[in-house]
Amino acid sequence: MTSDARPEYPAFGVTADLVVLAVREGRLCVALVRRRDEPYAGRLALPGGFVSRHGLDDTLEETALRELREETGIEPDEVHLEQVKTYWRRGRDPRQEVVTVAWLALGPIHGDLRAGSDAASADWYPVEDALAAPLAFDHDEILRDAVERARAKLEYTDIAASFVPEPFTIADVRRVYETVWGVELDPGNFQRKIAPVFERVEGGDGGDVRSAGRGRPAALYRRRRRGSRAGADLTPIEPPFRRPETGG
Amino acid sequence: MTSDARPEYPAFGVTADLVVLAVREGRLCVALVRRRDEPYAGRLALPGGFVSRHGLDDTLEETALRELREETGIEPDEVHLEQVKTYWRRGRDPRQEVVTVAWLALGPIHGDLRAGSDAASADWYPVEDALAAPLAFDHDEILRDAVERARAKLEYTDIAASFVPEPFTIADVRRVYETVWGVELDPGNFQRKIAPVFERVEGGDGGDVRSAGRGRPAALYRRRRRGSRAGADLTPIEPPFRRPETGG
DNA sequence: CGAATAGTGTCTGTTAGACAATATCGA
DNA sequence: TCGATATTGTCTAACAGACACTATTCG
Repeated sequence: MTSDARPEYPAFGVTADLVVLAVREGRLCVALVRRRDEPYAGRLALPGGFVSRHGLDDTLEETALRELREETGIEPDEVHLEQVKTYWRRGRDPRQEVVTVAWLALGPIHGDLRAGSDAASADWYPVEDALAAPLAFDHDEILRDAVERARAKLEYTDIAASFVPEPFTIADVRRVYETVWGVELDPGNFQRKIAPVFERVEGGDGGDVRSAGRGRPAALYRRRRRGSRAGADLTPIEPPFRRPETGG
Repeated sequence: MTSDARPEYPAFGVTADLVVLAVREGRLCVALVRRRDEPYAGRLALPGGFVSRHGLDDTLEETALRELREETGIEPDEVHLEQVKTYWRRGRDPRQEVVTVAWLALGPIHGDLRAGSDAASADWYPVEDALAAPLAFDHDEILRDAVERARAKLEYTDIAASFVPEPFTIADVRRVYETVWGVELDPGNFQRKIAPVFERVEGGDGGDVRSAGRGRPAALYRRRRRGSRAGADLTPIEPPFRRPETGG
């Protein structure tokens, strides 16, 4: 129950921090900024910021979208955004108690990043490297949780298509799975399993096939349109496409 | 990035609200309190409260556990607790901006509830009825999300066993599935699928079988012990036990 | 014994995965 | 033509679900 706010209840800052993932050059990469200010000045950190600066945000999701734009220069159209988890422990931020709502953002993102005002730079880093580096605050834990969420959701939603621009080929989607899961998948079996999740693109401007330069041109697909409600934009994979066991 | 806390960042209250579920008399029930104070005085609401009253809480999870004890009288031993989602929209609480971290709590809970200081009463309500009633704040949305989380997790974890005391029979677990999913399941197929997830109880005080009064006595099981880390206390069901399609 | 519940066996249709075979392109 | 990639076909083992059957208790 959300009861009375008396003085004995401490005031918190609330931030939205973003785990923005993209597949670049065959690697799963995360957008990180280099902190300009203390604490953790000079450290890599997830992009993010406080809710409602200047009273702009009416929901947590709006904060996340705004920070995505401001901190990385990414325009949030066509970006899949979902809340992952909320983090706080006493003293997590040495200046003030700050609760962080973490978000996972996936998109067909190609260009370089543009740093926001409170960051020295913003860039893509392979997730593997980012997890080995010391990140600011508890951002390594947040990154791990968000990547695991993304890996899990590949199993039962069409979220992999968020990584590639439409229209796409089944091989495009397969490369996303292989990159995010770190495995190799059989092209034939993958085709049979995943193609029905998507919608064939018929004719149109660029035709309905795309040649990769070599080999037989591939048919083009797009995601099925779902209800317009936020969060209802993923098509389920039924039955789920289970992750192969991996030794590591 | 969690950047500087300047005056333009508003102060939030942070609460942990609990969706405490139990199976009682063959129905899925949720613990609700009747609010004593405005806003929403007299309305049913989820139990919960502000983080860190008197500086007791060092983590969000501790707040959730403390509120579980204070607001419902439930002792948190043997209760499964997991974070679901965080809720805020401007004006959600008319007095002050309040961010609510919602938690799902499941346990083998039998007794009646004991209301905390800021509630007129605390009681169990069938989830179905609770969703039809007007709840305080956005607690109906939180309840829906948490129940869906619980239903989903029955598919791929042994979380159903959280609802029953150890040792339990496979039929006990089956009744949890049937109640939470609102379906009937084939006892034979269920046995084959679920029994290997658990550990047989050998001999001991009460023997290794339990008679239900009629019929052949059932073998007793307990959950497999997993790593001691929080959140690692669920055994996966592999491959998952998929929810049957339901017309509604 | 009969009713009730626990647990196993059996059959069938579906699916995943290995892998072969075919299709269609560029060079 | 060859090499590469896309797509379909085939086979097999595993699995889910329907349902029959056996096991064990109480009354």
